[in-house]
Amino acid sequence: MFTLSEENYLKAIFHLEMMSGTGISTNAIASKLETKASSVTDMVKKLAEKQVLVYKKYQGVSLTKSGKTTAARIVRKHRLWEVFLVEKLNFSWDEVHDVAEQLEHIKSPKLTRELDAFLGFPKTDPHGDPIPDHEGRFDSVEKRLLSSLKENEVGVCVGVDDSSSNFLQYLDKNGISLGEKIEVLSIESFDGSLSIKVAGKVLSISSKIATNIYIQS
Amino acid sequence: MFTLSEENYLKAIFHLEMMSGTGISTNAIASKLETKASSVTDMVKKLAEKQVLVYKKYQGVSLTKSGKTTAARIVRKHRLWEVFLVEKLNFSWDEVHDVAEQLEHIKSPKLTRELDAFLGFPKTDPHGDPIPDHEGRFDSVEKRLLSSLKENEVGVCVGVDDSSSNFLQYLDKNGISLGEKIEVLSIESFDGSLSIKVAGKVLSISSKIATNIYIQS
DNA sequence: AAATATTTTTAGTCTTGTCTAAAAAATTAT
DNA sequence: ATAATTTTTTAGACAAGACTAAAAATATTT
Repeated sequence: MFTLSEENYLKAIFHLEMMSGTGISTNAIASKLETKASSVTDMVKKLAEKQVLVYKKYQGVSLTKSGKTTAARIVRKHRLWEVFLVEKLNFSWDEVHDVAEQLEHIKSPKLTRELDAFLGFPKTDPHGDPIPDHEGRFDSVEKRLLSSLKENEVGVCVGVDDSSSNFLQYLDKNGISLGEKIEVLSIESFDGSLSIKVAGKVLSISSKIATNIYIQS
Repeated sequence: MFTLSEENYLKAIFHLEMMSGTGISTNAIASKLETKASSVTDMVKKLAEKQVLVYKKYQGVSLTKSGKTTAARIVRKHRLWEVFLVEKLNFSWDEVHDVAEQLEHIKSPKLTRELDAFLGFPKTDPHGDPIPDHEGRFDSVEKRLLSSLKENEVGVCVGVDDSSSNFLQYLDKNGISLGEKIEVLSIESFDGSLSIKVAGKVLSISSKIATNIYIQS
């Protein structure tokens, strides 16, 4: 069994490994968790003893099989709760994160199992991210950044990179949501900003926005 | 804002005050929380500084208005989650307690509000206990013990005193559930055991059982 | 390859919440 | 009313998790 703190470390390392492969540095973990590198060193030693990760001094850490499963199960719970909040309790996709962050630590296999069934075994959360199964497996949705489209290409919004409230509210305001068709009308070569058509309306978005939206063709 | 531990102390004291009035002893709290009296003294000092209770050395403690509201809100969440687990996730009434014990600490006013609405604003939990409103008010269901009935009197099961898994499973096995009509056929003066009729079947129960079932006439 | 800069670890401290053992107060019994 | 008992509090210690400051290792420059 893991403490709240241990679970948060596992989840952070899991996410970092998803993005940048194996061998995660102390500093990367510290900045993700908004803590200090020295605290990370302490915790990482503890987790190494529990066999959920491998740690060699000055070499960063890597999750073991068991560590990956444990972390994926936390992510699974987080995303299931997000679906619940949006579909059943009228939360919008920018409001779910903080609450799911708490709910993901509830320990009850039956609860997770039944919640999954109650929601109809969803495959993705409200931001388009895949929900791992009990064994920690999940389809890595093949997705590209909106910014990788060329002029006149079309895609469907399948996810976002940044889940901050600000960003999601911006998307809502402009009619961009999961499943929405996005057409690139033109690309401004000067600053990389795009003119896109979404939900029938034409819209100009910065390149920064475009690198935070995932689409599928 | 209160820590997990502080919330558990508040809830314990709240429950003790419900049963035995004001001025709760250190020892009573310690035994309810399965901790030591010295730990209670420490925590109680902390909570007194936070103005949620009044503490005078050697005199026991009493919740303030604000302490009562805080505690009732935790109880509110606990009982709403119990309803959710039983009504939506196929938990039986003997399985809900441990999970609700975790869920009651989730901090999100919107979550509590929406959950309440989602469940149709229930007034009692699966054990028949009243669900406080946001302000901490609740109808104290006037209930009597089954053991207070005389021969040939009839009542409806509205709650239980003991919520342990063992006891609830015993009730399930014998067809006793909330809303069930119970008729006292005879009382054995020797040991106080009762012969009752419930769900069409005749059943003999000990006096201990009868003092753990609440009925309304 | 030495010097500098960065990253990581160690050592020691702090807070929260708990515990044990001993002291102090309150209660009960004689 | 004094003695014995029980309850409660104090004092000091400990574990978890975090922090600061300094030391050690690694990386980067020149």
